[in-house]
Amino acid sequence: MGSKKSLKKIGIIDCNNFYVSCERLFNPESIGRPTVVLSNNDGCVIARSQEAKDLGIKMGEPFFKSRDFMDQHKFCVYSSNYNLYGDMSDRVMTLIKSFANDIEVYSIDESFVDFSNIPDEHLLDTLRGIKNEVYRQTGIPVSIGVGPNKTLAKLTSYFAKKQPNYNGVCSYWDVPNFENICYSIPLDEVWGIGRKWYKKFKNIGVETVGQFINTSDYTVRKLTNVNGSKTQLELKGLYCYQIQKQTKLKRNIASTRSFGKDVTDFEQMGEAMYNYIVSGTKKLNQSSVLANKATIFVSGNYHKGDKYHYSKTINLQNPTSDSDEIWSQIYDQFKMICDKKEKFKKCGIIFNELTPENVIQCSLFEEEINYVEPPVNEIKDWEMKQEYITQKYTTSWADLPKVFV
DNA sequence: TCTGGGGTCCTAGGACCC
DNA sequence: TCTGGGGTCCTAGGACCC
Repeated sequence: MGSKKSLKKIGIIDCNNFYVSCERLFNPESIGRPTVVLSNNDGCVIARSQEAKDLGIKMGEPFFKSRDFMDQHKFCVYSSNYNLYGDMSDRVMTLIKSFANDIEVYSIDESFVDFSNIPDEHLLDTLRGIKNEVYRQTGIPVSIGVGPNKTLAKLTSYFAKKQPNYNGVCSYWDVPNFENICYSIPLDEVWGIGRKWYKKFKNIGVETVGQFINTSDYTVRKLTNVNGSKTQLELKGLYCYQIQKQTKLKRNIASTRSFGKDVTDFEQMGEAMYNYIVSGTKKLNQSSVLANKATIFVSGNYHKGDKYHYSKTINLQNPTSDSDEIWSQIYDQFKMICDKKEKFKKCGIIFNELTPENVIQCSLFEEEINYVEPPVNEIKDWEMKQEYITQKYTTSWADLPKVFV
C-alpha cells in the first residue's frame, strides 16, 4: 500500500446524462419518464435518460425511426438548447474548481481533476462529498472515477456507473481483481479506442481490455498510432496524458451545419455559407482572435450514399475576423467546389491558425481585396429544424429555481 | 544522358473525443 | 420526408528545395 503514495490520483468527474439532467431541472414533468435530447435539425438522439436507455434507445439513433416508439412510451423529447447546457456546465465546473486546484475542463460535462495530494484514506470520502455537493448546489448528478491516469480513471468511472453498489463513486484501487475483470470489459469501452480501431483488433481476436493489454506493443503500434500505444501504456498503469491545467488556446473555430433539405441551387449554397461565415466570425470575436486561414467544405447526404466531401484551405491575405473580407476571399474556391456536384446536404467553414487580435500584424504588401457582394436569397432550404425547443429559463438566471435543495 | 537522398512545408483525410 | 456539430491529433503524400 505504501507504493501508492508515489502514484498520481487522477479523477474524472462527469455529469450523468448531462443534457437530459439539464432539461429535467426546468421540465420536472420529464423526471421518471423516458427522456431524450435531439441534435440540431432534430436529427438524432444525443442524450438519453436511464429510462430511455433501458427501453433500448441508442446514442445517435435517428429520431424519425423511433418517433412512433417514443410516442407509445410517452417519452419527453427536447431539441438541444446549448445556451442552457453551457450555463449549467459553467456552474458545475466553477463549483468543482472550488474543491480542487488542478482541474482540466475536458468537455461540456466532464473534467479531469488531480487528487494526488489527498491522502489515500480520505480519497473516497472526499469524492463522495464533491458528488453530493454538486448535486445539492446545481441539481446535476455526477459520477466520479479515480485511478493512476486518465485512461484508468475513465475505465473506473465506467464501473462507477455500471455497478449500482459503487453509488457513482469508484476508485481503481478499490476494485477487487481489476486485472481479471478487464477480460470481461469490451475493448471499445476504453477511452481512445473508437469504432475503427476496435474492429481492427477484433479481426485479430482481441476483443477485451485484458487481451488488448497483453497484445504486443508492435502490433498495437501497427494497427493504430502513437496514441494507441499511449492508451495501452496507461492501461498498464503508466502515466502518459497530462492534466491540462491551463485552458489551451483554441486552434480552430468552426461553423458548419446540415441543411433542412438537400440544396441544389448555388445561390442558396452561397447564402448558407455566408451565414456560417457570419456566425463563425462572431465566435472569433468572442475569443478575441483572428484567422489566418479558412477551410471551406461542402458535402453530400452521407446516409443516402452521397459520400462526397470537397474542401479547400485558403490563406487569408491578412489575419481577419471580417465576414465580408473572408467571403470575398473564399468565393472563387467555394464556387469551384460547389461546381463538382449539384446536390448538397451540408457545408461549413473552419478557421485555422488563429492569432490573438491584439497582436498587430503589419504586412509589407497590402494587397487589394476584390470584394464580392454577400448573397441575398428568399428561399432557405438550408435552415434548420427545431420543433421541440424549450426557450424558457435560459435568459434570466435570477429566475433559476433552486431545485432539490 | 542519367541519376539521389534528404529535408521542409502544406494539405487532405482519417482516426479519436465529447 | 426525416441521420449533429465542434474539437484534437496523427499520418501519408505531393511539391519544392538543395
